[in-house]
Amino acid sequence: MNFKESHILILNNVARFIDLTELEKQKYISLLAEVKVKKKAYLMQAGEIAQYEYFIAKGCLKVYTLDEDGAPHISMFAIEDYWTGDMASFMTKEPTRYFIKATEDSELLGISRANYDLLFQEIPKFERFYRKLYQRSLISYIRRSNHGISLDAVERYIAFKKKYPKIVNRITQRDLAAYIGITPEFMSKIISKVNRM
Amino acid sequence: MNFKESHILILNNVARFIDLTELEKQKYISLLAEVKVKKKAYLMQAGEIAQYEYFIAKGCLKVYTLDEDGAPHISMFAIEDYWTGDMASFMTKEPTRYFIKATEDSELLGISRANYDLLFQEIPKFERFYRKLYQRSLISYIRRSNHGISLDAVERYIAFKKKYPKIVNRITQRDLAAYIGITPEFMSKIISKVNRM
DNA sequence: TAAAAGTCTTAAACTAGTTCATTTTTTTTC
DNA sequence: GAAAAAAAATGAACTAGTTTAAGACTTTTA
Repeated sequence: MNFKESHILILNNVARFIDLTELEKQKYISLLAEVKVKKKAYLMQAGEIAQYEYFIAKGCLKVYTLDEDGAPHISMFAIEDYWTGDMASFMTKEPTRYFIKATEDSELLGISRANYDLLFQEIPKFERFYRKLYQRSLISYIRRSNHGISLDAVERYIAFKKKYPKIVNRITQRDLAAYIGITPEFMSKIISKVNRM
Repeated sequence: MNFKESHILILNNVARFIDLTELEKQKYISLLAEVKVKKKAYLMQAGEIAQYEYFIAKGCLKVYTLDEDGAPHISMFAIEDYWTGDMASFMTKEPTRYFIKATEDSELLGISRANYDLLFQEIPKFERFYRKLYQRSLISYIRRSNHGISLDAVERYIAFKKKYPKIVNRITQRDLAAYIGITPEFMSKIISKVNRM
């Protein structure tokens, strides 16, 4: 059977952890929804209940919350081969506090809550896939939150550029500031300072 | 069969997500090691490779790293019914950067890396258990790191007291400062300020 | 139970990052 | 491709939290 581009990408992603038969592959693909979002459009907005978890086949999105003063705090930039969504809302069916907005035209594959539950019944191997996926996320999450600690803003900026060279050029300085945890004004100062070095 | 206190606790913890037969329970327990740590003793030190993941049956421990200046940053306080360890080191077999130190005499159950792998072979249900455990950790991790954002130190202190009333009284003000992310001196100021309110 | 070690408090001088206001540059839209 | 909107740069005044230092209090240890 011929899979389309985005399906090949997600199957490769899954193949990192589990092997699927041709039939299982087709079954899995049949449980996914194709979603397109134009630049500046929202995939999710605060107050909604997260209906899907997404795999990004193409594009770039930012995941963020707004604090009491209305200032954005970006928790991740999601690009090709990443998973995104709000797992808390997806699992508990409570309203999300996140916005997910495309910063480029993007193509995603989404799994609904119903199909997610079905997946484990139909292909129990996926328990293992998600066990490993969540374990990895947890590790990188813990690493990230621990790494940033005791670094000043300049060091965090340099670390980000080093760790995500592919992302730096695809996002605005403003959004990077909202991710690093400083004001856009201070980000501007940092950049001109670092470039002068 | 009669299980001892700590075994009952861990079986209850597991029962939140999966049902085990009597035989499976015994098999599971047989894969666990009993570990006792006296107050001030280390369960883990930076440089070592994490040999176990631990369940806490009794006591209190702090998990922390030291930054370049030798200042401690506490990432969690672990008490009864919590899991702890360094999952990154446990999985990758790279040396840990963490210290885990008992702040009270403590009793733990540990699973070794070999037995962890064996567990999934012997009782595949545990894929589901860990999938759900990691999912939950991920959710609370994400929530925590997102919640703290844009709160000042006083607000973070108040939030901690509210969220972990059982822990506050069991730890020093110094350790709380190392968790909240401020100096002990500033913590002292905050507390006298909050108490005056 | 005395000494040692660690914790807490207080205060003055300091600094990384914020806030606010204005101008310039870049990107988007029609 | 001109007008509007958003992003970036720059600078001065400000503030939350740090640093350093020293004395008082508490807990641990022998």
